[in-house]
Amino acid sequence: MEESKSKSLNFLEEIVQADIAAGKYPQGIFTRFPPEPNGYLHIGHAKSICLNFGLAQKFGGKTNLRFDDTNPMTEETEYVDSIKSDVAWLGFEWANELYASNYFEQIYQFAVSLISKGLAYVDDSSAEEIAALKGTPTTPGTNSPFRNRSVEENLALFSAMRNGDFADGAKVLRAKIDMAHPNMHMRDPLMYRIRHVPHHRTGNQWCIYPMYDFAHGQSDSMEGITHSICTLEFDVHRPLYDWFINKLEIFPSHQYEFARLNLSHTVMSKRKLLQMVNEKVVSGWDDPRMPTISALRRRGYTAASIRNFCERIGVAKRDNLIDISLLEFCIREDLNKIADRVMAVMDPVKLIITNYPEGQTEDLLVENNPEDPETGKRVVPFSRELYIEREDFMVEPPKKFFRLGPGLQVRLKGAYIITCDHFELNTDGSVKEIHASYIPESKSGQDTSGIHVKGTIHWVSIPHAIQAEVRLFDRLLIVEDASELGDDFVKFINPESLNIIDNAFVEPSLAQATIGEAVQFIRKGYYCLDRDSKPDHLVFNRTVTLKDTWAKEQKK
RNA sequence: UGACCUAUGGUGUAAUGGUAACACACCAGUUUUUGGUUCUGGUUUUCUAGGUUCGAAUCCUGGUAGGUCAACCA
Repeated sequence: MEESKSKSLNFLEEIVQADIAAGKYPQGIFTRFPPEPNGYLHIGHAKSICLNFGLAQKFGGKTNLRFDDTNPMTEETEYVDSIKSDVAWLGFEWANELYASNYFEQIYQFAVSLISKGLAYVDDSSAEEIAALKGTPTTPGTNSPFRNRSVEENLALFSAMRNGDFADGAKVLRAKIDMAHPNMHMRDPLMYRIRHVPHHRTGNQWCIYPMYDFAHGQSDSMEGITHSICTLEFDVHRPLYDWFINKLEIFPSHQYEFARLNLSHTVMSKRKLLQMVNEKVVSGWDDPRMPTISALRRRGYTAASIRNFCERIGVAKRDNLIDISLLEFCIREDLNKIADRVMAVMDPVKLIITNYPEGQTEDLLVENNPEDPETGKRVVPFSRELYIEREDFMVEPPKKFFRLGPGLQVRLKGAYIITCDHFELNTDGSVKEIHASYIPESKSGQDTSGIHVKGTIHWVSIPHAIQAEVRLFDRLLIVEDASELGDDFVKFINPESLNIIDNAFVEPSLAQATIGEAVQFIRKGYYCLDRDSKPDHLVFNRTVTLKDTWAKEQKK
């Protein structure tokens, strides 16, 4: 009969589908991801990447990676490299690696062509004069005194600009459109400026550089981009985008705009991210608290979880503020399926199994992942002296506390049921050690004791445990929406966003952990080995906690 | 005192003139050798005023609210 109902399309997919149905692009559609190489990619870029590549994948097209490198003042090869590795890590393959700077000669010729048609002119006005004559959104602008230069003079001047005859700022090339246009971008926009600055790819070959508006659409057109997708703030540029393409009579790429991603409890603007790096509020662009792709990767986020997140947030044209809990959900969902379970104690307190023989060690077999029995089991050593989590013992446990306390029973995960017999305190009143007895017939997997306990806690064997550093990360900001915050947003950084624990103990199997590989510390969260780790000093990053309904219960 | 964009539960996104749905979050229960997971159920929605229509979240008009635009940035 009918094929199963497909998921509804977002507005961009609908546009593409309609274009294809209309037979507009028999060669297939083409999209592009066009970052300026002046910073690191963040989760907002991931949305754009997933969109551009996803659209092409879905409709049998291709996607270019194009660096929008028209401003040599801010761009560096370092950023080019990080951007390429981030896009590749996210799992996308670009059809071509391209640079707007590849097209400088062609774009120059486009400019010459517009001058020849009387549609562009060289203006000697200063930046201030141009701004003053531009008017405001509510008052029309005024024509520049240089607006009516002859084609010949403009051609000669523009050529001289290219030759380096003029100083920076002495002249610009402008499109001749309409200084009274209600859209500010149509009031004789700048096409070229003089910049005696070496470019990271073209070196000193050029001293004039095209502006965004005279490079982006032209690059799209030259590449045969059918759907040029950008964020909402470029909406007002679209008439200009179309005007240039139309006057140049080149391939008609079309621009479409979507609302960029805003995430709660973090900042996304390049300026603010850079500020945090410069002020050393964070350790760098890949500090695991940052929303950059490289930071998320280091923190333990998987590419699949980020792709899934981008899929779930949807695409539309209204401003949004996505709750970061959705991102957290996506990484938990993924890691729950693939992360092996291991045991680690963050805040150790000693537990002595008084009826377990001194010096005896037992190799227990514990499942790696109950979600995936295929992952098998591993050996976990058990002995008389263990560490358990300090918070898993209470001298005076309240009702519904399914853990350890005087006289209470719990199961040690993968081992035995124990009964707490007594405990000793330090002089400061804190618990020094806990004494318990184990029930030999209750061994995990072959339990004949008939005892049923409500709680299971994790543990590590003291003689076998490895001491480790654990970095607990939490949300960057204590406020949901950072959009209203100014430069003082650093005052709202969550003091708990980084909490370093240097006295954690992990089970010995973790000696084999590899950097970035995800594990679940049972009952605690998902973690991965940080690149700062050394064989004699393991460092783990907390990617995300497990959901903790007990913590919620306690807050009541 | 301009042009343009947008308006659906707490947060996002669907519904393409015909029963307002899905996910996250939240709440309750289920399952569980992780207070994790699973499964089930629940709370909460069309900015406003008119109009067109048998019928409007959807189309039209006005209003209101939010956003974008006045870099030799992208």
